[in-house]
Amino acid sequence: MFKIGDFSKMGQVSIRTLRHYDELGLLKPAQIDQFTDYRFYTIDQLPRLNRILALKDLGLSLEQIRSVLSEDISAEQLHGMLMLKQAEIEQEVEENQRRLRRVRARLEQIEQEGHVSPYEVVLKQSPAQTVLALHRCVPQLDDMPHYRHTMYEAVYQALEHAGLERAGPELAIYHNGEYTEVEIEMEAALLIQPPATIPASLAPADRIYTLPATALLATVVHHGSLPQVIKAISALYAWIGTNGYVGCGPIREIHLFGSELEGGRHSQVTLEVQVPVEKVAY
Amino acid sequence: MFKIGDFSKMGQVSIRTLRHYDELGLLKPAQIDQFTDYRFYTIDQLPRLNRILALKDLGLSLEQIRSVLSEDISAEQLHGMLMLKQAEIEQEVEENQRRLRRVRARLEQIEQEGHVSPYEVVLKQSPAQTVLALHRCVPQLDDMPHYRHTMYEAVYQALEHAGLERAGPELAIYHNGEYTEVEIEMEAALLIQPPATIPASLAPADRIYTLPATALLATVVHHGSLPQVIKAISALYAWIGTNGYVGCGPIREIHLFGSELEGGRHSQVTLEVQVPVEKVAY
DNA sequence: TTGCTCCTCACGTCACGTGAGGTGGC
DNA sequence: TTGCTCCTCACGTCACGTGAGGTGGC
Repeated sequence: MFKIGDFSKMGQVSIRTLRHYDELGLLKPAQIDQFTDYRFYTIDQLPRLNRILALKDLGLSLEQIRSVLSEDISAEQLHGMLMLKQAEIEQEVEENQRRLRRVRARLEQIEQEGHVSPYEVVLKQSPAQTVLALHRCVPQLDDMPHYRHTMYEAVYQALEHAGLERAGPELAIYHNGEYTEVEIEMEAALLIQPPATIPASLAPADRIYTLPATALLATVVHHGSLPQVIKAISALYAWIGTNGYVGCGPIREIHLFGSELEGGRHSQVTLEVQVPVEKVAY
Repeated sequence: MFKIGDFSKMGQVSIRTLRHYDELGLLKPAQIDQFTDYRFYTIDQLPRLNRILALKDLGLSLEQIRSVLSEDISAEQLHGMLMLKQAEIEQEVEENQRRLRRVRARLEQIEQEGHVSPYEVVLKQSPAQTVLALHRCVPQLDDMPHYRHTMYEAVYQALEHAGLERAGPELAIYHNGEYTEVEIEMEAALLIQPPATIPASLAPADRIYTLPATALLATVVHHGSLPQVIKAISALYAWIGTNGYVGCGPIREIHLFGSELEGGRHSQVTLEVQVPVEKVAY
């Protein structure tokens, strides 16, 4: 018979742990003094303690261990539990490796630029969304402000004209695969409720279509001037590269700030840049 | 200005999370209605929310994130924190991979034997320990009970004779590298207080020496009859093999049950089998 | 009037660690 | 009498999830 202190040393656990296991009914002392409430253990309780510790070491919870020890569990059932645990741990390892990758990408960014990037990339999903869009090719970067303004004016007019119901913010979609300053293929668009029938009264450059649902969307929020959005985009692409993804669709630019038709030249905008991505095979 | 529900959708977090961040001072609403206590957020708070989520994604605690966001932290300091995080995650990955190995070893054991092993292997360290030991070569397995009895008698006599102070249980040490049923090289020993000087009155087969401290000791507790201890030993070696270790020293058998000189032939014993091990290079 | 959204407590999570405050045996 | 070991509460951990109970605006 051992007092709790001696038994705790034999089992390499704390006294509190033994009390805790007593409380849970996992390992009751062989005897309890009825006057002092002292707990007494016997050496042949050591195997049970070791069982508990070993199962805990495999990652089982004390509740699960209790059911394993209660003997109403068969070898197959334990096998099943361990298979599940195995899968869980494998997942955790993978998650940790992804996390490690993100941490390293961050470190690299700090080392290379010497300061902390003001942009945070967030992975999202998005459902399929229907848009009313106006496509134009912008000849040069300088033409952009004027083009954009007239494009959004036109798209709002088309919305009213066709009697469509708006369902979300303005967005812009860029179709050039790479960064360019000439012949920028872009759409000015509005999220709309999917119409029952496509109205006939659309101008030739307008179209209604559905952006596909995307499982993986790398996004970044830009808050500042509109021309500066290029910084957000490059930060986004840097992140995509160093984190083992590749872009696989056109860039979308969601206007979180309201409308591009309001506000002057120096106004601050808040918008979200989105790029559909997929994991690169490695 | 957005109500908490809308803002939570934009940020892909729960309402409770936003309230929690408010409570911690991580992300205070831009405005709070003084009558209804409604929280109101602005879009330009979205980047800050995303920062928080991104840093959390790297594994930082909310407390750490607060200090990062409080701006009194430099790029180097953040770099340092992330280096630390990186090391932590690497460790966690390794720990998980070891755990995975143990789980798989368990699964294998169940698959091969169809039942759950009654033995649990526990890794320990042990400090250096001084023993008074009597070495003999046991000719055959059948001679074992008789030999052991006389050996422990002799070792207790030597203890008294030399006036040494006992410091722990009986133990047996086996020096054959492999399992054998003939010419078993064994010692019967007692843990003793290290004597200031080695007494001259020792019989030639007796010796006092110090078992070295071991950083890694694979141990298993056997509770049952003495001859059955072989099952514990084989379970121990099976574990050692499937978990990527190798034995690197003699087997020790610690008598947790008291003395081998007490108790009859059918008595139950509780003893701990110990083997020093090291990780196998892989 | 009925839903909807928001609010403030406050408990629960998991396996103990860590005091606080008190008691028996050498 | 002083240490030592033991005892029983009970709070704290971390980032929220989940009711309970109640209130304003359409």
